[in-house]
Amino acid sequence: MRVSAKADYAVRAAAELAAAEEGPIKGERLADAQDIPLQFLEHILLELKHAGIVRARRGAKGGYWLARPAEEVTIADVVRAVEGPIAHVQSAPPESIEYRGNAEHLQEVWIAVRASLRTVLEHVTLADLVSGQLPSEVESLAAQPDAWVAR
Amino acid sequence: MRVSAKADYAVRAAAELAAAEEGPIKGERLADAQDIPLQFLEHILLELKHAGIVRARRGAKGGYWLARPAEEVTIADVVRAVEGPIAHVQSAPPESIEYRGNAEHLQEVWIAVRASLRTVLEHVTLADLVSGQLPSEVESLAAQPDAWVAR
DNA sequence: CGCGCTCCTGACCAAAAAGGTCAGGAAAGT
DNA sequence: ACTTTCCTGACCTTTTTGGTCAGGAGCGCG
Repeated sequence: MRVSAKADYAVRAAAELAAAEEGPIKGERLADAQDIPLQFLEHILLELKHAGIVRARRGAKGGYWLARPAEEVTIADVVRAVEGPIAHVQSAPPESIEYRGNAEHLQEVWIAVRASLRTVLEHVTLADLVSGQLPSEVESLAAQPDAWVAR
Repeated sequence: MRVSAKADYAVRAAAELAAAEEGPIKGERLADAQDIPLQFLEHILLELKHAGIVRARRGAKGGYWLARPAEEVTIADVVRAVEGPIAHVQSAPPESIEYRGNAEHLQEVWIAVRASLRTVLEHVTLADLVSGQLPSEVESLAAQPDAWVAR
């Protein structure tokens, strides 16, 4: 139930790419801007590339850019590219698990957990993230003061 | 962003305890009912005990029972007892992280993620789980057909 | 063409977490 | 006293996490 450094890095790098309007951006510039270890970041960018989220060119004038417009890339896309499926239980998707006895309805709970994560992660695009204009449902979740205190 | 076997086991065992109305239940019976390795389960039950969720007695007629009524124990309580805080980012609570540059609003997104997890996990009690009567918000999340397909 | 720049890739590594097992001790009941 | 059941710590293997290192491959420019 935690967000890995890798996923956090990936989203931050993607946000930088979404913000840059001109040409390819070098890995080093992304690493500097977001304070991410360069060599680790390049592995992450490679995964994003394989997932079709990012494109790249080598050589002088090379760098990375988004494969699609920032309005069409969600945070869920980025997270899935580096962490795999969201909200798996025991490394299996919740819809495939069979619960017995008094835990029978636990499946619905994990499904609801996944659905609620999706309502946030699949609705915030990189463009939203950069502009700070989050979707209203997400905004209202983050707006309640309660959400900002640890438990 | 995944649910560990330990957390899944913990909730299932807690559900069995919530369902049992008479006296202490032996670890072995819980393990059998939910198909959990006994020795692993006992470690989990110990953690639940230390968290004040479960109580136990040794010897013949011994076993485990809920420290509080099942209506007052949420799934979030159980998950936190064995997995620690929900939705930490890079092992730190999202409200403590400072984001720079174009990722500035990422903090709000992670806060929203945590809030959305809480609306599910903190509102479903063990009594709800056993009876299958989930809170309406959770029910409606799990009801959409979309929630049941993998991505 | 050649050279430098930058991405690309695989190998490697240490530390932590996940998912258990084993052996023994301590309390409760009979 | 003896059995039962929880309690506890030590240990174990495999996977994941969070990186680093070394070299190769493609791109652009003079």
